[in-house]
Amino acid sequence: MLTIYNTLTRKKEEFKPLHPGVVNMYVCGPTVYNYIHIGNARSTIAFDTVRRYLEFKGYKVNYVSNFTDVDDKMIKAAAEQGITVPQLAEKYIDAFMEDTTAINIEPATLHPRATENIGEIIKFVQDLINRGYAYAKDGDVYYRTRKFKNYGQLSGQSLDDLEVGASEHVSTDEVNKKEDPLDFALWKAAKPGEISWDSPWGKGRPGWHIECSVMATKYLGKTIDIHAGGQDLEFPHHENEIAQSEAETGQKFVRYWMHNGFVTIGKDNEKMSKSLHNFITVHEIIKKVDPQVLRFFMATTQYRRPIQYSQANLTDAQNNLNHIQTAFDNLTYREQDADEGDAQEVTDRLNQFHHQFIMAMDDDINVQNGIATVYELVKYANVYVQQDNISLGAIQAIKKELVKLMSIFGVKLEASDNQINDEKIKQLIEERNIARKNKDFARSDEIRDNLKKQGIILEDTPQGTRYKKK
RNA sequence: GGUGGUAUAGCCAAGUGGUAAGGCAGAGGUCUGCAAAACCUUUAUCAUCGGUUCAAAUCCGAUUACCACCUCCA
Repeated sequence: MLTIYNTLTRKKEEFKPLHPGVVNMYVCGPTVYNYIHIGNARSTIAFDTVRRYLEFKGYKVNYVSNFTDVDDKMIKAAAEQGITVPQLAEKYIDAFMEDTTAINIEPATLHPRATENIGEIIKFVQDLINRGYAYAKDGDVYYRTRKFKNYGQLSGQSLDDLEVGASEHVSTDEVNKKEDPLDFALWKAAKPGEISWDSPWGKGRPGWHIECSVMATKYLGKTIDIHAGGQDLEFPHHENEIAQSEAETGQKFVRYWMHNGFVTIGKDNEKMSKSLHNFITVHEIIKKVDPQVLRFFMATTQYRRPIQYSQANLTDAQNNLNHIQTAFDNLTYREQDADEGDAQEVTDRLNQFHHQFIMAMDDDINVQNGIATVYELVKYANVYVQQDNISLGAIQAIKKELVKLMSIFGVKLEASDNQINDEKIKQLIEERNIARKNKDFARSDEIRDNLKKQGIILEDTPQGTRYKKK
């Protein structure tokens, strides 16, 4: 039984989608004014993992993730770069797709953009005005927060407590327009020269929160199963989405709210964020770090926990991944001399690992226990593979299971490319084997050292000398 | 000020009442001509104080430290 921690109730709950067998899931995507940083990647990886696990469990997942392609930051960045807002969006959406492909994120079922849904947004806002939940003022439209009686349910705050904090931050310009400091913008009037769309309230553009309400309900329905994003979106973004959506539809908006923990950096473990200027972009880091390692590193920490980004932790991940890959290669290497023997004992054991893995992951996607199961499987495989007589069916079954489990963490496990086509090198390996038979170890070690300098590592096994590329 | 989270070995980390999974790093060993890979062995008074209980890392209370949200942020 899969349980998911629901931010709304602050409890783990049994996960049951509204429609059996189908999960409708919306994940808040980035504002595309820059390359995504590792914190953005974490969110993407966390919920890609959730999605993969749901699919592993047999659900069909409709996975919608938006691009915010118009807002204040977009306008500012476009102006700075001397390009239009749509050009800026195009540039960083392309970069997003490139970077997320590198870390093996499954493409969303749908990647809608705010600017593709302006008509629906205007209609949605107009509906809210008609119902008394919103009001227009000088070309802006604001949501009347106090009208929505459950406001604060997600963040666990009362309106009055929120107001104390809000009053310190809201600009006086806005306060003057709003009936209440906690009211938020649904539609913003355009300043001269800014990108804008015609609306009943004049030229303008959508506020930030409204696009997600509109797109989630448009593409997934009035009530969706999972809505996810970073913890920093809990308030006000998701709180406002609930207010907008439920005021509009009169129905429960989201059944399970999921929020991922932050990536922290530095000795103080500070949140990595654009506003703190302590971020590392995925674009940069994957030039230095194997994207699979980055993926594995982030996918093996449970989504709600913070991740400390450090070289030491990345190195750990690298070592662990190498260990798994080596086990896979060890299995592959023995395929050539395996026989048709009985695989029943092995497949029984694999079933146990499989079950253990599911038990772990069913507990709110507990990837740490999930990966611990993989390590047990790896050890089992390494022991098995050192036996004299082994079954080809068993080896293939183990490999299949390893590939399957690792795919949930977004790691593509495949045979290392260790083909050596250089005849000279093949001759050297042969020469070394003859030298070893003649106990000419000086010569054999010399050959091994020289090949190592060329990136070819030789290992002697009971089945003969094997080689691999560094 | 309000709200939420976290504190377990050098590091990462599991564990929601019955005397501490797993991984990395380190040390020792098996195998090997030597290596490599693999395997085996080995490393903890669970932030502090008090309470409940036959029994607590686990429940309750207090304290401390750190992080985050309340303004754009995944």
